[in-house]
Amino acid sequence: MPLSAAAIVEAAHRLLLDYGLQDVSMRRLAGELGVRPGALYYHVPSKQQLLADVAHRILAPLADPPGTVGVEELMRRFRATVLPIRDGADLMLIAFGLNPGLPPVPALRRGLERLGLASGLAHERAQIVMHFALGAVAAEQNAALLHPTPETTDREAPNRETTGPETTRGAALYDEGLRLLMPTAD
Amino acid sequence: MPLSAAAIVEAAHRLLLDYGLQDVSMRRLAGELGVRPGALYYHVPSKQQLLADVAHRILAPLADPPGTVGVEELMRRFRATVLPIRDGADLMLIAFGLNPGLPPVPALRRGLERLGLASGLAHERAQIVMHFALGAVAAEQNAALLHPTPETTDREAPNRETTGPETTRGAALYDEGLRLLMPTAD
DNA sequence: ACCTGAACACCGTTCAAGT
DNA sequence: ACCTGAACACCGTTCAAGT
Repeated sequence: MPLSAAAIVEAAHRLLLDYGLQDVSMRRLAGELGVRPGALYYHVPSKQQLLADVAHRILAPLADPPGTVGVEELMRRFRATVLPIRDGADLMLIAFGLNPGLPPVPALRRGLERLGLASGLAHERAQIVMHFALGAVAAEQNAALLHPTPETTDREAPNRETTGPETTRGAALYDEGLRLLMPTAD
Repeated sequence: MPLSAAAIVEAAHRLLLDYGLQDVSMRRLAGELGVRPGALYYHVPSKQQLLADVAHRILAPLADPPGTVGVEELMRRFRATVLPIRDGADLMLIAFGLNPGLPPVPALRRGLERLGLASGLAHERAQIVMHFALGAVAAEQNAALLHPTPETTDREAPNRETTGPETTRGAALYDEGLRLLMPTAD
């Protein structure tokens, strides 16, 4: 069967999980799919749009969390989803630039309303929380990449079955940031 | 006189201000300096280190603010410094990965201690605030780049004397985030 | 409709050899 | 000491031409 946008997005997703963002190139993707680079552009408008689609696939599980999942837990899942992907936060920054309403934003907004914020305030707060989350994960990943700790040093090997750059230090910092941004004391 | 690391950093800085991060390439930089690309590597170990040095230059004015400058004002200056530079936040993310103690972090820590936080807590809070600031500016810039508003559409022209992607919306969101992260109600 | 071939205009980095 | 020349191993994107 011929190539399709969906097949390209899927291959890019696999490449991302196995080798990280810097190995997701249009030329390498074409090689993986047994096709010439130019062929991709018949199905996909640009690399940027392709990456945004991949981000959407990754974040889809965060779109409709059960009502029992609180806002903080939702954002912990966001971190846990993005952190194991090499340069995952950079990808998300690109994706949220293209589409600010990506998951988990709508669920985040609903959760904040459930906590008592009016619609407008919930919208504002959701963006603030999202900005913090993106910045925190990006900083955490860049730090891990540049001065790797023993536990984080698994280059060249695929990072699929790996714990990733998870650290208790990073998690605690993230949790404290979330706590400060939750609607309560103000 | 021969080339020097300082001259390269300065040329990279100028290129960044005039054309944005994606135009700061080792080859273009070499061209600007009238030299072959390989020559740069005699003075500078890598592009990444070079960019970190440029970031340091840009943030230097935020290192020692007068005691009258509060924490929120300091962070507003950080945003005002980074926002007009095309992909400035991406650059800062690279730089803070390489060196988490870059300005305005030390001043931020001191300011938070002045507001009553113990040293350890001030350190923690400074990182949280910094993560938010980096995420917020990065999101703001990526959004401006991808769906430009009329006021923001100044491609191809140098962005030196330009207002940049400043918006009242972005500023208000940023201020509110800072407010929530300031030590008071808890 | 879908893809190839080939080009356009680039990258970061290394390193023997020249001066 | 400082730089060139030349290579290595790549990029994203376009588009006439083929099937």
